[in-house]
Amino acid sequence: MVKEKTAFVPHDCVDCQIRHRAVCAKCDVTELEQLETFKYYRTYEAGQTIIWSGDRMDFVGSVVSGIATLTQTMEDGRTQMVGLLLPSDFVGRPGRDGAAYDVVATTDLVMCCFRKRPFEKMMAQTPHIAQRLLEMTLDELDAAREWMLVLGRKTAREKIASLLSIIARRDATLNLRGVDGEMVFDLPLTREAMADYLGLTLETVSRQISALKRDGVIQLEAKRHVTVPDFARLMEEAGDDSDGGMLV
Amino acid sequence: MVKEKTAFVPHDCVDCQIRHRAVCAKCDVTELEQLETFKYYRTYEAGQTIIWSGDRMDFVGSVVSGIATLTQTMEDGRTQMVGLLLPSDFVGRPGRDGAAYDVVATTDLVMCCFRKRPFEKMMAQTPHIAQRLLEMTLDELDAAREWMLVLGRKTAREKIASLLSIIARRDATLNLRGVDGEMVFDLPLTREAMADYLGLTLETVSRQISALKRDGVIQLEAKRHVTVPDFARLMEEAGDDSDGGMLV
DNA sequence: CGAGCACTTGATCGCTTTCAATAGCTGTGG
DNA sequence: CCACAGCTATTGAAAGCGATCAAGTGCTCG
Repeated sequence: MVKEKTAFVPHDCVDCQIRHRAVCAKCDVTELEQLETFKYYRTYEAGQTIIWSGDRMDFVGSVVSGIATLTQTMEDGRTQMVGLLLPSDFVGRPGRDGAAYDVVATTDLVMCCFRKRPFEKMMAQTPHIAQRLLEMTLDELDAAREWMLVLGRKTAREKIASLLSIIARRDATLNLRGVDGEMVFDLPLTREAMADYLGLTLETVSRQISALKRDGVIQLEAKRHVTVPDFARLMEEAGDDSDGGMLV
Repeated sequence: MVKEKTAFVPHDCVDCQIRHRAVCAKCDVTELEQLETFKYYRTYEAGQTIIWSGDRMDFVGSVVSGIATLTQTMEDGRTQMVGLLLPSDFVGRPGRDGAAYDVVATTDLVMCCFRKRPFEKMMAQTPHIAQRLLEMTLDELDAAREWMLVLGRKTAREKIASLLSIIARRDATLNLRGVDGEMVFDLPLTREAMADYLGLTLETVSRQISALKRDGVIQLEAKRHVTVPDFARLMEEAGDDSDGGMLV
């Protein structure tokens, strides 16, 4: 993983890298200025818990860089990941005080936070924010439902292939590459985190990754660096037919 | 199930039974009048498909009475239910033309439909609608995530208990009863539909229902009429500890 | 009375889990 | 420099849970 600390540069909204995708995407300059009056940045290290389920939330915010996970835990310790937070994704729920899930940084991470009360107040008066948040929430709902199909009906092999294809696709769009032919990326999750996402055990994840490697669907270097020689083949293994779907 | 057709009485919004919970909940009288200019009702019979995945949608709307399911299907026929639509729930996604899921009426059903274009146009100008839709979407997202835990990490027995507790709870709130002591309700789903919801086979559903009955967690009459003598016991079987959560 | 449907129950199979041992890597301290 | 702890990941063997295949029941409707 990254050795040196992520450089942390607080910045103006107008220079912001996630500006066009985040909750503020539709805001005009005046609205951005208003947001900046109650905005601040926070950094987290890989492995750090950002929010504990049940905690009182005094902010909402956007992931600026890095990756975080949203997980639920049962009393006996079984855990299920229910979301993967990537740059531009929104954290927190306006109108609710308590956090519903644990949020954990899996890489070093920078969050753009807004104090909750002012944000809620502004949202009530600023359609641009509510509209964008609605779009984002609808997208997340679609992603959650796609994931319900994965969890409920796919085999372990298909689950792994599904996860790899999501990560590959996301990586391609973030880096403005196409989704065809060979794709190369790093897994941002441990085997255990993948297992929590997929409703499997880490041993099964390991076995199925080995199997996909053995069958030539993927190539692996150093456990985390993946090459997909033929993306269509991977999609096939995921049980999806070339067709879209499977958002993150 | 119901033999005679559901009486269909088109009505004014002011008399509407779901008015305080549906997407129009925050609308004032003027806004309701505007909605009525592009509103119409449709009825569906039990078993009828309301929307096919991939279809072009020319309306959005609210379930007025009856129950519908939202399902996804893989090419090989495996299906996963991704949502249960109850009275006041919203159908369709503003801003998207194609339907993402199959919507099927499991009972006779009445829908309050809005022509899509006028609805979208009005939503852009009416914060009350967008605000309410955001609230509803956030609730659905929470429900979907709760369900991911059920699908990914619970045993067959826990899955059944989870589903029963959700239905019991919903039934209690709809009929303004409390969530304690004995609860009685009818299952609105076939064993197969339950299996599709829970990521199981219908045989496993049947076996686990029999097991819960044998163990005294539930009583059954006529396959669909359920009595829960002790709701806390059911929650325990679901792996939830008395605690809230588990929305529909 | 027989067809069709929803459901139940039994027997067996196989995938995923569980338990367990091992490998590889990194950082620490003698 | 090497030994060792701690972590991630792999792999093997055995067990268990849910799926699959297969009857059979009870009910409704024509």
